[in-house]
Amino acid sequence: MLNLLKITTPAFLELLPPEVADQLIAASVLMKYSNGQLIHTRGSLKPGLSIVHKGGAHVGVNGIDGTFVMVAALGPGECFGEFTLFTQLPRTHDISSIGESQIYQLSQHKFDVLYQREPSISKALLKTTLMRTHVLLEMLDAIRRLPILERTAKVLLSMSYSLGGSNVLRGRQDELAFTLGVTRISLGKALKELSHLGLIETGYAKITIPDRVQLSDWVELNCGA
Amino acid sequence: MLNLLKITTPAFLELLPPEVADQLIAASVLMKYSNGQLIHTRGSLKPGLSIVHKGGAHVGVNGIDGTFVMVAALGPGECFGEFTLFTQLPRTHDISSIGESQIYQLSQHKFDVLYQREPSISKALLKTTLMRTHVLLEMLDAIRRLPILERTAKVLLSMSYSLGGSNVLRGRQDELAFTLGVTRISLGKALKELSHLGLIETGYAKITIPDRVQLSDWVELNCGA
DNA sequence: AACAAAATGATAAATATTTTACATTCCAAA
DNA sequence: TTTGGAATGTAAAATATTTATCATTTTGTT
Repeated sequence: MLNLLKITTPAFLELLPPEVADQLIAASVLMKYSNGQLIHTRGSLKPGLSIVHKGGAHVGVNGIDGTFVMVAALGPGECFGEFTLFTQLPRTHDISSIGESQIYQLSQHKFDVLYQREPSISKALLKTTLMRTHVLLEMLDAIRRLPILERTAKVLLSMSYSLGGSNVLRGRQDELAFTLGVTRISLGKALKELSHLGLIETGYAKITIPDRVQLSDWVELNCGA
Repeated sequence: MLNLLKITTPAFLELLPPEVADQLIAASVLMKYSNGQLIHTRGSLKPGLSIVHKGGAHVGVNGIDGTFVMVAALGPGECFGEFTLFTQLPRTHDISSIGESQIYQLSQHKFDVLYQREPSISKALLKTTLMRTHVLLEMLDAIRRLPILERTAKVLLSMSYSLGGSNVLRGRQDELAFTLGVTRISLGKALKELSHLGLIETGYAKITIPDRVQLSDWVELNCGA
């Protein structure tokens, strides 16, 4: 999936010792949602932590005009709503279900009790949050400093790291274009140039990275620092 | 200061109960740095938390070509280095002193001991980190979705919130331009238009917001969601 | 195998932004 | 109070990007 916050950030649940993860799950309610169903609404004041069990969750903002701007897509093990637990502020995003999803919902109170008892929870939360901050800073830096071609290469490289063994990124070009802050047309040109350079191969809703080392070298050489 | 991460984010130290803050300070070493002196280097593997006591700290990346790209400027009470405490990864930024600064340096070990004992530390850290993430997401969204004029207004409004009583933002236009991801020229045009609209007044290295409510209304109307 | 929907490719005109260059204004130090 | 550096203002040419269309390719479904 061509998705910003998924790059290199490990899932919250995986960072917890298994017995602590079990406790969190035991304290929460497993809710089921149909495709596209709204899970949380921007502005809502009810705090609580949510953890994806099955399926996924779209994080974004529904514009007044009916448009939906995606910020991230979260998969199994990933969490959202942490912001409401620590800031007493209203929710900043709309969250809706991707496919038939199952989400663990944990109330502020039950979370607090476990949080107090198990320091591994705060550690895991801090780790995911700090990784997210890091990815966001990198992205912001890329958008501000790098021309589209370099920006594209750098983000593709980052995304490739979260791929494990495979070297195929799946997702539409317009998704990636939005992540990079450009139009599909401009992204298309950049992708074409990168494939002329032999760094990637484009396909139907996928991008293949034949040689990650080669791409990495190019990024290092052309994107500075 | 026209600085991204300072917007609306409360300082770490201020979020701690005074007695916990005192313990953190007691466990750390107060180091002094001269103007521009390097405090930490990108790539360094030595973990530790730093808290600004006096002066400030530039966070950024020194390019191969000698350029320095600023990410944030931190002031008293604000912290950096958290990333190294939880990820076991090398430092991602160069940090140098603003003016004659004094920085509390806390080793990973001493931090861990206190962290285990005082849950308020993780709470404060999570709160600052989550607020930073939120600000970064807002900024990213603004850069991707909003034209320069709207983007400028929105960021000025955000910055105005961290101002307390005053309504004057101090800082150079080229700093703000970088934060917004545009050139000084483009920013100048946007500022001119905003002042024609009566929403701001520009001065020498400062921007005044005569009526924050008016600016807020305009942003709400023109920046969606 | 045919077809429709989805995704990409490609083009030119319109627009936005940067680059370059220089003028002007402001501030602080001598 | 002068003066030089720092910051802003302005304008035009060069470039980059978007918008608007339409053609082509791919995929999955009849």
